[in-house]
Parts: sequence; C-alpha cells; structure tokens
Amino acid sequence: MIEKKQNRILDEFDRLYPDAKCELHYTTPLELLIAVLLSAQTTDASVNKVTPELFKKYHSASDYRDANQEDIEQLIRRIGLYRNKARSIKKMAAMLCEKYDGEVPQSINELITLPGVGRKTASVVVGEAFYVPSVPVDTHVERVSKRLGFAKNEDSVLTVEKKLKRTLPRERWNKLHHQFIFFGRYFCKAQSPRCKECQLVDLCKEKNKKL
DNA sequence: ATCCCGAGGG
DNA sequence: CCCTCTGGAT
Repeated sequence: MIEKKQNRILDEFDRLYPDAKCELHYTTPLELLIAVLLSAQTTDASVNKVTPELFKKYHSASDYRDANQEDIEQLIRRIGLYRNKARSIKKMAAMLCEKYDGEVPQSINELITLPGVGRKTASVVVGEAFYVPSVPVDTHVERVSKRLGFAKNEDSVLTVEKKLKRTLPRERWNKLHHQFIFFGRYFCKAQSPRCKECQLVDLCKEKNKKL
C-alpha cells in the first residue's frame, strides 16, 4: 500500500475518532478477559448488559471455577453461545488457578493456552490491560482492512494481522485497533457503509457495491 | 435475513 | 478448509 494513502486513512481515523477506546465495561484484567470472551458473535453493548450481574456475583478466578455452570449460563444467556461460553469460563478459571495462581497471564502465548481464549481475545487483553502493542483482528478490523486495501479479501485473519503490523506504526497499534473498530462499527458498517459521506471512498475496494 | 470485538473441533 | 454454537438488534 502506498504510504500516502495509508497516512490519509490514519489522519481520517484521527479526525473521526480521536478518543476511540475499548467499549467493554470492566475494572480488572480478569473482568476484561471474561468480557472479551463473552463478546464473541455479539455486540459490546450486549455484553455490557450482562456483565454487571456476573461481576457482582463472582470476583476471583476461584469464584468462577467453583461456580455452578448453569448459574453462569442463566446470567449470560441473552448474548448467545451461552453454553460454550459458560463452560469456557469455568475451565479457563480452573486453569488460571492451577497454573497462574489465579492471575491473568500477560503474554499472548500464555493466554491462548486458556480454554475459550483464542488469538483475538488474547491480543485484546494484552493490549488493553497490559499495554503490549497488539493488533487484534475482529470482524470490524478484518472488514475495514479489506475494504481500505490493507489486506486482500482472501486473506485469513492471521494474514490481515501480519499485514497491519507490517504497515502501521507500532506505537499507534493499540489506538488504531480501536479506531478501526469504531470506523467499522459506526461508519463503515457491514450492511450499510456510508459511502456517500465517506472521505475515503476513492481508495475503497467496494465503493458503489453497497449504497 | 444478516450481523455482532470468535473459538474449537473435524 | 469447513461446521457448529446462539440470542438479540437492525
């Protein structure tokens, strides 16, 4: 990608979303880890509706390990995939207690060994809770990256991540991650991209395809 | 009908 | 690579 185009995009993201940040509600690394795990295939807003009750009832990793799985299921049922997520939370908490003294590990390689924690979740946690430069690729980052030419449509999420890391300044990774998400979530949406108002249409691969 | 800060299993 | 898990919002 031409550097000029790239800088235009980053400038536009700064103009649109100077204060982009994580929209999941949490107060500790463990709460963040659980909130991100819950966020699969649902919206952050939906996750924020169920976590207050969840975080009120359970606090430590051992609380989740010893919890009744059906109790967790009931608390999170509305966000979907609730059986898998409840099971993952319990198993993840058990491993945290066994191998990490109940604390959340601070590296991606350690985090992805936890049940229910994949590369995207691990990347979010290290970037958000421990300030490790990272580029988590979720559905928004993937879509926006492909539309704006940071990656090709046939690229896997891992390839998208590699290309973004190769292209974007490392000191801006964590902020840009959120700016990509804000742009995808509120502007360049999956079904309704606001192409006519978009300052970047000229370099978009899908201009005029949808609206 | 499609999408939402995915991960695990086949 | 594919499929499944799942409710809620639009």
